Amino acid sequence: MTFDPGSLILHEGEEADSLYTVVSGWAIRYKTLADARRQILKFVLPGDFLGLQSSIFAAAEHSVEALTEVRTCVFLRKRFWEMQERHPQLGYEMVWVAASDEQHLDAALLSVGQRSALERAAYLLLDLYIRAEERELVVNETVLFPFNQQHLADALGLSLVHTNKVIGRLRTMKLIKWEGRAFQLLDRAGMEAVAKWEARANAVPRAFL
Amino acid sequence: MTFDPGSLILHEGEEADSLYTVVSGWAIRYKTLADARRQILKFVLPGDFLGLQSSIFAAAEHSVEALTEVRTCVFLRKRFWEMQERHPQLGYEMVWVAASDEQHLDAALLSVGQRSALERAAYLLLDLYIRAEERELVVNETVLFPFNQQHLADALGLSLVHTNKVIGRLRTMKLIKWEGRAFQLLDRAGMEAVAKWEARANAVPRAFL
DNA sequence: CGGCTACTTGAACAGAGTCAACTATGGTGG
DNA sequence: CCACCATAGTTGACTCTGTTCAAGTAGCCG
Repeated sequence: MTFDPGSLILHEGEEADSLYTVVSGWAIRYKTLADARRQILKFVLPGDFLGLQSSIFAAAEHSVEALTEVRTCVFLRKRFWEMQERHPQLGYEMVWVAASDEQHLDAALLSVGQRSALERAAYLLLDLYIRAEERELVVNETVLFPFNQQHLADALGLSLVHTNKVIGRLRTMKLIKWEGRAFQLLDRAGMEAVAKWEARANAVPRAFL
Repeated sequence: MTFDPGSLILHEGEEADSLYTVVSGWAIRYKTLADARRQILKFVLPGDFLGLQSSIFAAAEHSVEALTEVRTCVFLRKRFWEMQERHPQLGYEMVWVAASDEQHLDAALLSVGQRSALERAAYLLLDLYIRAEERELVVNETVLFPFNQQHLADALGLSLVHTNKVIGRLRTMKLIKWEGRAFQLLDRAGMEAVAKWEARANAVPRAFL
């Protein structure tokens, strides 16, 4: 199943009876408050799994919006649990997905709660770069980021203006280059230092990509 | 297995080959940065499950510390996956646990990223009160909170001083009463309004308590 | 009676938010 | 072909929320 840029794959509060694995494209998973403040919970990349929550609670409590064209592989909820019974191995895979998702969220919460604006921005950009790299989306040391600074701001919990200034600082520090949609990591060690990066143990297994 | 107050149930970076369900007592799940900044990810209550991540990745990337005496039910990692194969139903339970954990984290990230200090504090206290209520820890409309303001501050991503002032405001607004360890919710509707609370769909099934 | 730890409060400061203006770019229609 | 508009990014000035520093209070335990 394919989604156009800007379309919703999951909608906060609505029932969904499908699960998805993303085959290609970028999306954002986010929650909003009544007054429209938005928190982006995760940038979704190929290999990521969507809808575990709605597989169990019927209604999702977050939305997912496609940033680019997103190709997915769809499982119907009912069929999914049938499969589960036939292949107990699948249960393990599901828990794997859920656990690594949770680790990513843990890290994000640590970031937003404890890191300064500069650290936080560096951390997120580094994380995005590395995840893109794992999925072979980096060409000529360059990734095409399909989002704008407003998206970044909503993921960082910062205002648009401040996000812009912080990115400016990372640029003048010669850590990154970012023109139009093309992003380059100029100094990985420098970024890790600014981001207070801590080594990450668990890459996505090839099977998921 | 029982843990004393202050002892570690899981330790960041160390291997763990057990999973736990909490039977009684309070704990905190947290992550730290190298310079000792700490983010509390969750206040752990009876019925909560610990160690899903370490069940898969061997080393946990967060720590869990007992706040009170904590009684747990322990599963060995190997035995756990054997059980899983015999009872495919268990896979579903595990995914349930993981998904509701993730929902809680999503909400926390939204809070820390988007809510103001006052909103955030109200939200967290309300959440703790409700979760305590579900576990029948509320007696005479009062819960005994086994943590101090520093813990709250580390969960909110605020400084201790500011946390104190914000709690002071909730008190003068007559929304809460909090003396010593005894916490009382005086005006639930008022708290929900301040917290920008949004109805929560999914309580913990009795089976887990 | 000290000496803890937890909590409070005030004052000064800084990091991040808000407001506002300006630039660059690309698309559209006359 | 160009005037017009919308969107995205940039920058400066001012404000305010939340931090830091500092001092003081209250209760508890040996």
